[in-house]
Amino acid sequence: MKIATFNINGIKARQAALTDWLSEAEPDVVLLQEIKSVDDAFPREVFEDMGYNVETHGQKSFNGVAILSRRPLEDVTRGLPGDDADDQARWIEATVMGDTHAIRLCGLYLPNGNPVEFGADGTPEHNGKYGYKLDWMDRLHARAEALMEAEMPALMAGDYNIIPQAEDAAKPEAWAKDALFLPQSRAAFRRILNLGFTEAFRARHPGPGHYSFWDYQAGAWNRNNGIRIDHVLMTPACADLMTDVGIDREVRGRDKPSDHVPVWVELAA
DNA sequence: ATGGCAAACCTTGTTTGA
Repeated sequence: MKIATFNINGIKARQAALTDWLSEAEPDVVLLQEIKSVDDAFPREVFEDMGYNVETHGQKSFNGVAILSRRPLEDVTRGLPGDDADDQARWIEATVMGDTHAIRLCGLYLPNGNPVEFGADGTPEHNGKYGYKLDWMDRLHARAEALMEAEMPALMAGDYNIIPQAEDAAKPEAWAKDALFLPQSRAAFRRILNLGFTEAFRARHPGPGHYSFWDYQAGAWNRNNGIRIDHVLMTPACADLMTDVGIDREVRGRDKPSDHVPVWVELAA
């Protein structure tokens, strides 16, 4: 079973690019981020005609996540637990029924967190958008802990807006004071990994030069000035099923591309 | 910090992203 994550940066603008990629990559499941659409405006028929079940959790203009799956989805839930006042659409879960295993899928669009305010001592303030990011990651940790304790193999995939290590950026120095690369952001990510998750891509592909995002600005793609911020985290029971993992980087060079590219895992499930 | 680009809004500029 091939499961991918793809921040498409607007479903209306990316419909053709997405259907093209679906036809050639043939994923069984795709976790989408930044659909930038309300549920009613999502072109679900386009994907249903391609054989996918569609579950969305959208909002107007920004954010929004969705799941496309050729296999049945069960027990769909929307929203990351832990803050009833949070109305940003950044989290969706479902169970996908494979041939041999049921897998709990979590699709996430982790807050960017910029701009960051710094105190007199040079440390980031826990307020505003950066405070929201750190608080959101605390809630993610809590959900991750529960997934780890459950019996069902599970994965959490999406746009984490985290550059885990310097080798995950072409120019790490440019990100030193950015919410994506601050030590506090990376520590919060490691704290989740340290529950026992396997980060799929790094389990197979060490070393620099692997990216999942290239800014539209300043010729970032042509200069290969990228960062790796889209990740698949698997519980041990899920990691045991992984047979392959990859990044479809060539998608970034096409017409009207998203600024992110798909990251996928193949599971023996 | 800004923002060379892009998307959504319901526009002719503003907001947001990373």
